[in-house]
This record gives sequence, structure tokens and C-alpha cells, in this order.
Amino acid sequence: MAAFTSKDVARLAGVSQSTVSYVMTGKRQISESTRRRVLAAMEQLTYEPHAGARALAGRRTQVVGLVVPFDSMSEMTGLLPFIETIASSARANDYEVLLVTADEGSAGLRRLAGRALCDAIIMMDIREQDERVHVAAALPIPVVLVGMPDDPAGLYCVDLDFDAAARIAVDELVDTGHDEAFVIGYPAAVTDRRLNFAGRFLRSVHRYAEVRGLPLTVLEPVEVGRAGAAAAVDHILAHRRPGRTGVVVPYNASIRPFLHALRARAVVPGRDLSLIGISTDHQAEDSEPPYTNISEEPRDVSRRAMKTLLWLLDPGPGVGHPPVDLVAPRLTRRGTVMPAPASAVRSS
Amino acid sequence: MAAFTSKDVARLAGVSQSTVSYVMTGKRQISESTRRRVLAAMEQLTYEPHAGARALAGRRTQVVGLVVPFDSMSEMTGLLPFIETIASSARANDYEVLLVTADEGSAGLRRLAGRALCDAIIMMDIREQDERVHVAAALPIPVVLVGMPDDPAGLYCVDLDFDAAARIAVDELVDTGHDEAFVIGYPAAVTDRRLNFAGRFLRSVHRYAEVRGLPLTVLEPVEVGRAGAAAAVDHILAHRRPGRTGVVVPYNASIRPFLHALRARAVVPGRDLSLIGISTDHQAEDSEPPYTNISEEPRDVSRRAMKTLLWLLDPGPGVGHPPVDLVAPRLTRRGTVMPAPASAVRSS
DNA sequence: GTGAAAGCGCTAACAG
DNA sequence: CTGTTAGCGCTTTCAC
Repeated sequence: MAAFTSKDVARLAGVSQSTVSYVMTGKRQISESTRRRVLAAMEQLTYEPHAGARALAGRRTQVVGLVVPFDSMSEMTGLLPFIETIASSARANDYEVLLVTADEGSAGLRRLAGRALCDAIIMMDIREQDERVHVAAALPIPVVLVGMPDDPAGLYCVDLDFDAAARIAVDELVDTGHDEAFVIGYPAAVTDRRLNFAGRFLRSVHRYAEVRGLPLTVLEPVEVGRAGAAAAVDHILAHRRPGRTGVVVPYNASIRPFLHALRARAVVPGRDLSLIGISTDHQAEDSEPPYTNISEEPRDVSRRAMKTLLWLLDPGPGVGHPPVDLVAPRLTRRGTVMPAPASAVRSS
Repeated sequence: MAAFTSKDVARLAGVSQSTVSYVMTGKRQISESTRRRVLAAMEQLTYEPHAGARALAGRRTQVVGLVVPFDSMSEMTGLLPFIETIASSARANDYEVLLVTADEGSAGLRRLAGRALCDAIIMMDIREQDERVHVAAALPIPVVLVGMPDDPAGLYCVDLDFDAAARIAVDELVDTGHDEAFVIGYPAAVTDRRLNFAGRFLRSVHRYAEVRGLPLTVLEPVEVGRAGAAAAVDHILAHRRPGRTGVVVPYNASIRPFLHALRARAVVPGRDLSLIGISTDHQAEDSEPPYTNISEEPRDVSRRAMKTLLWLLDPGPGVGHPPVDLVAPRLTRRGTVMPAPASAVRSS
């Protein structure tokens, strides 16, 4: 395997180099006979086109840049399904994936575009006010955001619909006759960095609670882990008013420690209070106990982000694409919400 | 920002294009004054060299390919620290990271090398007999394995020292006076694919148990999750002989469910039996309860893999590199191993 | 339908 | 110490 070039293929097939190129790209009609000879030659030489040369001449890299957060939290936060889905999705469309860590900030973006390392970028870990968003908007290549900054600067955004998640949570608690709700807020690592989803969820949950007349308390910040969860549980137990108490845990890494803290106090979710978590279904099902959850949909979000990106790279003839694409979460009941007492059922 | 070239930089600095190139690569002595002018020009134009052109002319991409497993398990198995560490490590050495999923098999490897997408490859998810290893060995670029196949085919391997892990586990149980040990084996997803680490651990644990006269039973396969863990615990409780029982859980995703199964049966690790897990310290510490563990060291393994790879790309003057580089795990006691009764202490 | 030839933007001899 | 020049392996006008 000594690195053949398209020239070698051309010679072996008895055609010109350009014909080889056109066979590969399909940008020209090629007679069936020559196409066959060319393909046979490529096969025989196990030819692979040189990506750099291709990028240089064709100004297309067939690479998408993926900007991911790699802080200490990401492991718990379920970053992997995003990466995985984007990788598969890219491969299915003949793209490679170049990984860049978010801590590079704007410099990483500039490098990706400036060096022509990729044709487009998917960026995660978006903050409410994110300087990178404006840098991204000025790049000569398309950028898709996973998340919604305050000002998208004209960029396409894909994410879970956290507003809908908040509405679903409030509705579920109200419809099952709860008298009060607590929200386990985000850890300082999230609020300090003003990650976009935290604000989106909290604003919405306040609004819907008010609309439906549900007294609501947000505990914040609540650190992920034993201590933070213990403090939160103790606070709730000490301060809750008489009646049915609901707890919403929107940050998935906080759910497990919260469940542990409840168990340690012999408080049973679904009996002594209600619990709704926002997490993947997989995590909710796998937990001990399984809990009623509003689904994060990392795979769906990633797929749509990839779809948007492909469309941006090659806008089809059809109508456009929505600039903001929010994936609707689903509620799955797993018994950690106390059912409505027969007397207290209200309609949603 | 209209995509400047090194020619533009050269003109602006009043030098030739090659001088610009030499300023960047440092492969030639450049007078301080011209170097300054060139750097100023690059700065002024926010110049970034075209990666494709560079790869084409310089036959160096400054990219490392990373082949990762993206099966259903990988999320639980702690893949992220590997990816993260390799990404940072690569960046620190001016390399980009191209992500390829293991399910592409040999084709992915051939593509990476054939298309000159990268200068070297790090491959994870190695099976005992892995066709990809032989393909990799024949590639014109270096490949580092994270894991140890039966036949490394001359490739450099970096991984945790599972033999040492087995020894440490057996020693700890024997030294604390245990009369018997069980090993919670790997799930079918691992054994079916003959992933290399499973065999390495199991062979060693058998050997050391025999050496130290510890009766040992390996339960296998044990599926990850509630059902598998429950079955394993029930089996152990039903079949264990009188005396002190130790349990070793080498597959980290199995540990949590195992702990749950114990708790559900009111069996307390550290009191009613002993438990040693193999997992990251972080996971062991964060678990409920924290458990005595033998450390997986994904970051250290990744760092060393990267180091080996860089050395392969540019063998320094010093002596060579060991072809197999095993990271020593550490035991951290967290109270899930019953301490030795005063009368039964034996020396290690 | 197919070829010939001119670059894409960089690196690395070869010259001085 | 610096400039000139010939490619690297593709894509893509032109031309037929």
C-alpha cells in the first residue's frame, strides 16, 4: 500500500486524471464503460483520495468541527450521546468529525475556519451571553448552536425545549393535586457560567407555576453530590408547607444524589413527596428507584443539529429551515409522583 | 476576514513566501528583524495557514485519529475521560483530533491513513483477536493501542495493568483474612466481543488466587443492571461458604447495580461481606456508599498513549520506548472491605 | 463523452 | 540569512 494517486488510477484505467475525478464526484456524465474501468482501477489500487489535496483544490474538507465542553461536569451530564450521535450522523453523510474543546473559546472557532479545517461547525455549551456566538456568526462557514443564547446573532439553534419541559413539570404536579413545588436549582458551575438552559428552564418554570397557581421555591445553587443534595432535602423537609409537595430536579447530575439523600432520610418519593427529574429515559429507568422524568433527548437534538448543518451546507430547493429548532420532551411516569387523590383531580 | 494566504503575508512583510513558511516552522534561522515583520504581518491579517495545503505540501496533517467505541455501554464505562484527555493533550502539542467510531472497523483505519487524514492513530476497544490490529500494523502511519490484544503485531500498547489489579485485589482479600472470593464477571456484551481486558483480568485473578490459596468463583456472564446484579448477589448469598466472603467487581458499570442489590437485601459491604471494585476513584468516592476500589486511570493511560504517539512521530535521541506501557492501579480503602480480625493477620 | 492544463496554498530543495 | 522554484494531488475551467 504505497499511497496511490488519482494519476495512477487514471493511467491504469487508460483515462485522464479529470475523468477519475469526475467519476468520484459525479459532476459529469461518464459512460458506463469508462466508469467501470475507473472504479475497477480504484479498487485494484485500493485508491483513497488525498484529503488535503481535495480540500485545497475543491475548497471542501468534508469535515465538521464539533465544539464540546470538557469541564469536570460533562461526564455526569451525558455528553457522550451527543458526540456519538453526531459522529455517526456525520459518517452517514460522508463527513469526518474534528473534536475541539470549548475551553479554547473563540480561538478554536477561528482556527477551524481560518485553517479550513472543516466546512461547518456544531457548537455546544452555549452561555447566555457568549462571545463565541458573535465570532461564529462572522465566520465564513455555517455554525449550528446546540443551545440558545440570548442573542443567536442569526445562527441556527437546536436544543431541547426547556420551556415545554417546565410546563410539563408544572402541569403534572398541579394536575395531581400538589400544593407546593420545589426546584432543585443548578450548581454554581452552571449558574456562574450562565449556561443558557438554566435560565430558560427557571424563567419558564416560574411563569407556569404562577399561571397555574402553584407555590414555587427554587433552591439555588445546589451543588451536585452528597452534601448539596442533603442540604436541599433537609431544607425542603424543614420548610415545606402541609400538604402535597412536589420536587423538580432539572439538572440530571443532581438526581441520583438527591434520591440517595431521600433514602437516607427514609423519605419515599411517590409516597411522601413527589419527584420529577429531567434526564434521559435511560438514566431514569436505570436509577434506583426509577423516577418519573421529562426526557432529555440528546440523540434527537444531535440528529437535528446535523440535519440543519447539512442543509446549511447544501440548501435544497424546498422551503427554508426554522432558525430555532426545539425538541419536545416527553413525560414518562415511573411512580415517583403521587397520584391525584380522587377528590382533587383537576383538568390540565 | 477574507482568507489571506502566506503570499499576502509575504507581500505585506516584504519577504518571500518561503520566508513566511520558515518563520512558522522554525526550520531555518531567521533574523530577528524579518521574523518580527513577518509575525506582525500575520497578526495584522489574522493569517491562518490552510491546513489542506500544508498537509499536501508538507505531508503532515497535525491531526491524530482517535478510534473510540460507541456501543450502548460506553456511556457507563467512562469513555469520556479518555476522549477528553487525549483532546487536551493533543491540543497542547498542536494536534487536532479526528474522531472515528470503532464500528467502522478496518475500513476506518484505511480511510484515515489512505486519505492522509491524520499523522497517527490511537485505537481503543481492542479485542483479543482483532483484525484491525493487523491492518493497523500495516499502515504507513504509527498506531498506538489502548489495550492489549493477544498479538500486538509490533504495535505499541498502553493500558491499565489488569494483572496488577488482580494481584492487588487478591492480596487485599487474603491479607484481611478472607476465606473465599467471588468475582462478578463481565456482561455478555464484553465477553462476546472478547474485549482484551476481561481475559487479562480473569486469567490473572485466577492465578493469584491459586498462588495465595484463596478459593475463587467467577460468576459469568453477569449483565449490567438490576436483574443481573440481583442474580449475582442471590447466588453469592446462597452458595458462599461459612466465613469471610470477598467480592471483586472488575467491570465498573456493574458496581452500582451490585451495591443496590446488596442494599435491597440489607447486606452491608464492609460488615457482611467485602467488596472491591475496579473503577475511577471519582466513581468510587461518589458512590453510595463509597467503596474500596482499585483505580482505573483513564487520564493517565490517555496521556501516556499520547506521549507514545508523539514519540513515534518524532523519535527523540534518547533510548527507545517500551512497546507495552502498563499503568499501575492503586488500591484505595473506603471501608467496604472487612478489616482483618486481629488473630488472622497474615503478611502480604 | 473525454482530455489538457491551470491552479488551490503551502513546503522544501536548490541557489546564492 | 534570504529568495526562486518546483512540486504535493486534487478539481475545474476550457477545449474538443
